[in-house]
Amino acid sequence: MTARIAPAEAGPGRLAQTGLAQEPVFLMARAASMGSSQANRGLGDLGLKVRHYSVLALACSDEGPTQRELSAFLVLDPSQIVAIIDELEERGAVQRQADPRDRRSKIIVPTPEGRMLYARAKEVVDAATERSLAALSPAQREELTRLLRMAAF
Amino acid sequence: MTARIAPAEAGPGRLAQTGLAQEPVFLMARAASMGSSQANRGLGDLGLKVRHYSVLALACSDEGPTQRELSAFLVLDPSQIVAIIDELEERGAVQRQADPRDRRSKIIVPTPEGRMLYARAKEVVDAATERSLAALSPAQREELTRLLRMAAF
DNA sequence: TATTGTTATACTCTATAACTATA
DNA sequence: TATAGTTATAGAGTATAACAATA
Repeated sequence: MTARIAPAEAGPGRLAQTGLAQEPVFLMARAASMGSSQANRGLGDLGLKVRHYSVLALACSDEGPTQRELSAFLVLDPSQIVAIIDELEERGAVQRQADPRDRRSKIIVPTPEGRMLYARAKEVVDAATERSLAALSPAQREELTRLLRMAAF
Repeated sequence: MTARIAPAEAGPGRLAQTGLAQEPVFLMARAASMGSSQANRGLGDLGLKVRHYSVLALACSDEGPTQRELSAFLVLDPSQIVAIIDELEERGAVQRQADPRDRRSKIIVPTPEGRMLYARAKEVVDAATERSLAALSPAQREELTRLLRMAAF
């Protein structure tokens, strides 16, 4: 038998009580989507997007990541990494450096300008995160971060 | 002064100890990306993607969502909803129904076939979620879900 | 005048294959 | 023979504007 359809009884969060709204896949997608559009809005003023920010942040970590490593870590195609680094390099924020132990690969390092840009970008991203997670207490944010780390690696 | 660059000391999770890897925006993006590609892999066998699954799930909730509501809730453009529903409708999984209270909008309802498809798809998604969150205990998964709900709405 | 669904279109993002230089 | 980076290109996803029907 076919259940009678409740004819759209208006109300803000009607669909938020649905089964889908309890599923981690959906919740992560939605939270990620909202979070990165928040961050992108802020980063736009610096002429950056989250992807550029991510590469810049990893360059500034002084781990000397290769493009291949950036590709794997950010789950972006190697050819996309090329484009992102081209833009950051033209802008004078990072440089491609020869890897002494494998001349095929290139290590991405920040310029002094890149470090300054990163510092400003990080503030913007932190502020966006603040807005995204406004409903959570500091302890809850830490717990969320901890659990996400377990899920993401 | 310029810090000396650690010349890529290999090792699996080098970049996972970086500052970026502690930021919620990044972690959510990465977890969401991995989660939905897991789900998409499984749903492919049913000829579905997460977006179709999501619409189908909401249709099966018997909340009688309008396309506009689906658009807002799934953070997808109204024109994308049109395409998704076209496909689900051609496939006989959902139908567009007139909204008695506003003849501009259309309520999306599942067919019996749509409900069966959803049942199978849900199993697939649950299995994918299981794999994605394998590192978390049941209690941790519940806590993650709870915190994500707070962040996502 | 504003809104829902629709269409068409452009834009961005992502994925694939082929090439080079190294290993 | 395999891998890192690069390039070109095609495919998927997203955003924008305009239109008809209805509010």
